[in-house]
Amino acid sequence: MKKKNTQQVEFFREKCRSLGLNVTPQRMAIYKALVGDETHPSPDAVFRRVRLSHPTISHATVYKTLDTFERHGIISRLTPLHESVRYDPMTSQHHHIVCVRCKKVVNLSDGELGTIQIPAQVKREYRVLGYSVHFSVLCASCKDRE
Amino acid sequence: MKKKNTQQVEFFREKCRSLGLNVTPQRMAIYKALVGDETHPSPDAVFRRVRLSHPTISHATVYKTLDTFERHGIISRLTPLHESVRYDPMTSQHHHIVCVRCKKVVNLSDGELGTIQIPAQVKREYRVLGYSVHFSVLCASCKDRE
DNA sequence: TTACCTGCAAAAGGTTTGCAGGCTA
DNA sequence: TAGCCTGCAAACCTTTTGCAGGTAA
Repeated sequence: MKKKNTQQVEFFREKCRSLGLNVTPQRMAIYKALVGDETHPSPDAVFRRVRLSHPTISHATVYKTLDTFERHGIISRLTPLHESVRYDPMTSQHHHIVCVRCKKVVNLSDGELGTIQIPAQVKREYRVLGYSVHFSVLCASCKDRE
Repeated sequence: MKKKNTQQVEFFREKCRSLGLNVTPQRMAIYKALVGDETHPSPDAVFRRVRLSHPTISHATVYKTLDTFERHGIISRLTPLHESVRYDPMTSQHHHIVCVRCKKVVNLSDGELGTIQIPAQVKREYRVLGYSVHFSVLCASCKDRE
């Protein structure tokens, strides 16, 4: 346990070094909080957790740090289309092609993708209402602009 | 074209009738705006579009109506976890099991699901960076509470 | 020492709510 | 007519921004 913790710390230091990021106590605390959290936390959840060991941390630092981590690939975002809620008039099962840069979304009909085998363990543990595949892409125009 | 429009109107009237929803000019306008929109619009985008033909409509009505439509299954939401941004410390490709009721999210490792064949047309048109499958479920405790 | 990072406070969106008046069925 | 729906305005909540001071390298 102790050893695992040390490994995490070293991993993070090395990662920051290679990315040119300063290692600050706040960043370290936020990183540790994330690694130990299976709940896919919101920024505020991270804030509340980090504050236990680091009472003077601010929301702004948490937001900025999470953003920095994400831009450098240290963590990922569960909610890539967060700018606002978005709706789809299609209610039957289908899939989405999302441009990570301009956030355009295109539907892909269910039939165009083979059937996905839902793992038995998932079926056993949950009532599965449906699934959809989300492709992260660069669209034609964003690809050109890179 | 004219005929298709009439069909939409009738379909919507019937849908509302069967759900016990009043058919109002605002709801009709919002429904029409959605059906004609492939861009997966935000509430504000719907608002701006509807306002062209219905200048006195309010944001509140648009928000309430979209929510009503979604709760009755007339449209679907692209962003089920919109309450706030959420992060995941895992950056390698994996999938998500999301409880539609309590919004808990559990990871499913990539290997536990067979390989998905990315349609050739998608590969041709986009630079595909990755994909993830999103299972909409009721978790054990939410299932019991239904 | 220098550039980067933090924390505060204020501002900026996006979304929700309460309520009075209006409309559908 | 009764209950549902709309529009306004204010409140709310999450997230971003600017800036002055502090810290890592």
